[in-house]
Amino acid sequence: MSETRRKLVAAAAREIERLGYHGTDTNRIARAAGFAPATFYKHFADKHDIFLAAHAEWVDTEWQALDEITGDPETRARAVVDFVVLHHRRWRGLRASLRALVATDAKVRDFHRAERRRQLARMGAGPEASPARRAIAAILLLEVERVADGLADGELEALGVEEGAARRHLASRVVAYLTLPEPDPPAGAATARR
Amino acid sequence: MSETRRKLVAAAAREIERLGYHGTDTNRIARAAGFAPATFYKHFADKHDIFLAAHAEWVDTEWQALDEITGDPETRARAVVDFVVLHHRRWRGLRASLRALVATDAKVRDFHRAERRRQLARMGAGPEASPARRAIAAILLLEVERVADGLADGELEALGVEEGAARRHLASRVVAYLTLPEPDPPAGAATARR
Amino acid sequence: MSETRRKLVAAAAREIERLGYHGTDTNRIARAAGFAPATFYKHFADKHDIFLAAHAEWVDTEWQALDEITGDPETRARAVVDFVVLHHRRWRGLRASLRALVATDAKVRDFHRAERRRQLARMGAGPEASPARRAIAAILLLEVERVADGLADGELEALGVEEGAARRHLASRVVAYLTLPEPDPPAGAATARR
Amino acid sequence: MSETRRKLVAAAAREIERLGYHGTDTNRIARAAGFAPATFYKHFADKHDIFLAAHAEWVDTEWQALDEITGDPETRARAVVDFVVLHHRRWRGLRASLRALVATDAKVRDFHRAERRRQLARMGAGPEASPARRAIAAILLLEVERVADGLADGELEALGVEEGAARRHLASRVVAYLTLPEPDPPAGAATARR
DNA sequence: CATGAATGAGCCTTCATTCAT
DNA sequence: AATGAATGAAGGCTCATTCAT
Repeated sequence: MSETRRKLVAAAAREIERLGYHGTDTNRIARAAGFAPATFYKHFADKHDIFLAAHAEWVDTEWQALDEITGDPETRARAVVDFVVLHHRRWRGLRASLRALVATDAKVRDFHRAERRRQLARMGAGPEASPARRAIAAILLLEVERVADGLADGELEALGVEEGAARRHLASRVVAYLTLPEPDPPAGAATARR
Repeated sequence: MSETRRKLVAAAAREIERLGYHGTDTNRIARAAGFAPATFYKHFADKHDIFLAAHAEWVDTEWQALDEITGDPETRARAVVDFVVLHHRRWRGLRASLRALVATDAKVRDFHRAERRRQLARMGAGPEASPARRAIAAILLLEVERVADGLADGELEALGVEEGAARRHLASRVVAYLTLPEPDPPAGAATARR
Repeated sequence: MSETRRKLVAAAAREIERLGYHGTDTNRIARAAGFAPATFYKHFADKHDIFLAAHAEWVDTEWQALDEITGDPETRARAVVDFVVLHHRRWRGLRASLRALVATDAKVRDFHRAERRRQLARMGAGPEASPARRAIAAILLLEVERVADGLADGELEALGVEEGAARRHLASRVVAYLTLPEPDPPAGAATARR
Repeated sequence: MSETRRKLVAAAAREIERLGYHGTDTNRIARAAGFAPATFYKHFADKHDIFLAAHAEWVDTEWQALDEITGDPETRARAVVDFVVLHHRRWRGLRASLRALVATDAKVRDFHRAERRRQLARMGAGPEASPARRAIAAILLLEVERVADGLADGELEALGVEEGAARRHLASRVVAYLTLPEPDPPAGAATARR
């Protein structure tokens, strides 16, 4: 990936984080990256495109971080929750734009769903797993993400919910999932992780 | 509230549902309601304003419906989940715009949070409840809502999660909340709940 | 003149004074007078029309006041300057709108010129007077008015010109005019004064 | 300054001259200059902005022309009056808009006053001069300008004032100012005059 | 590859004005 | 006479996008 492209993606992430997808424009992003407006369109087909790139990078970062977490279920669960909340808090503007675009834009929606499928697979709840397990995993994913978002943008604080309580609650859910009787993992699960 | 205003709100809800907040414009909304552009601004200060009105009505409808649900915990839980999923499905575009605007627009955010506080209070988890109860209630709220959204826009289906499983899962969570040992309700709690 | 019309004119004068002709609108004027928008158009053909009415009243007031000033040239001159400055200061917004409209709007321009002719006639410099006298009178008129406007809206103050000096200067000009050898006044000059 | 900007300013001056500031719009101006609407906003922050630019250029032109006038007081005075009347006549619509905006718009007002101060300084009546001299100079400025405007838009003609008479009158005032005993100029006054 | 310069389409909003009652 | 309710037309300004260099 060219250096220019990388700078543009980084600038886009920052801009969208601060102002929202509909709050910035491609000219701003290009300028923020140190380029002229036209340069933007040498590297991205359109505005949606760079959003996808920025979000993909965000997901990559998350996966890498989660991959490095090890230990017994309780420890892992807490570490996972801590990281997820941190990551969502750092990029809450980007996340909010994702939620908006997923609803309006078919390309973003498809892209996001593909990411989700990979995520589930990494949790041992891919197509090969039982429907029940998939349901539990998927719901856990949504719950953790949603509560992390809620903590990130102050929604829970505004409701008088103490952050520690919310984190502990989430961690307990994660533990419950991690200690679920693991189904026979399909051979090659490791490679399925990306 | 004037008939015109009502028509405008209804048209706005439909338009935003179909095209998203950023996908329609005030002229379209006015025309869809059968009026000229200027009429819009006789009834709403600006575009945000009508969104707030449309969303407030959505929330009202939800509350009214939920208020009418009675029965034992299991029955109630199922009915609640059914209605919430239905309602979110019917208005997923509106909901998505809400999520986007809450992130970008301070006015929408404040408005939404006030609604949330009322919602929690209705669940017996207002400021007078214990922090633990508030946390559980708030998280349940987010989870149910998130999963309902996920079912509504096909996110879960795309993950191979069967809808019935997801609903049952949610219902079990709701039951758990409903059967939580109720804290000593402060005198006058009944009136405080609205 | 109907009471309603009078109220509308007064409201228009106030509104234009505060916000300028292009800064208010007919709905505001009507509301400020305590009426509905449509009422405005029962009494005035259009927005220009009420401006003309408001300005005509302003001129009437000026003429009435000036008519009451008597005394020897020096005394009269000072009184005239004092009043003119006061009147322009009180209504500087209205005056500014006049200046703008005279330039853009033919109706306002014609109306204003007719007023001016009457004014000159009152100064003994109507069509019957000598060209030289007419020139002097007209220029005096413009000068006094312009300097009064300049004092009224702080233009001269901003230039470090002391108000007293400006007034004295104007008064000396007025005295010069008043002590000009009066041409044989045409019989009936008194009636020509309106 | 870019060629595009220059064209836009020229077009704005022409448009405002013909139709008044409130009579044109930025789209028209852009089209008149041969550009699309959006181009306007690459060069000017808003509509006021280009007016300021157009007027500043008008003032520059005036100063340059006046700077080139030399000769004995009588000759200079006549030339000055001739030029000023010509310039005001050519651009009376622009001047009228200035008068309107100065009254309503703070930015235009401040800008205009700064120009005025420079003008006075050029006349040897800046802050260093005596109050009396400043008053005389300022009033002369307003008078000449006002009468030039009056000639320019036919106001004086409509009053039956012969143009030559008005010009001679003004010239005599200018001569009076030019032959005023010059105050001891502060050292460095020559440079201070621009 | 990067860009300077430009743009068509369109959005939000306003306002003078109308008309049935 | 007064009005409630409405509006067509337009105006200021923005933005994703293009193209010749």
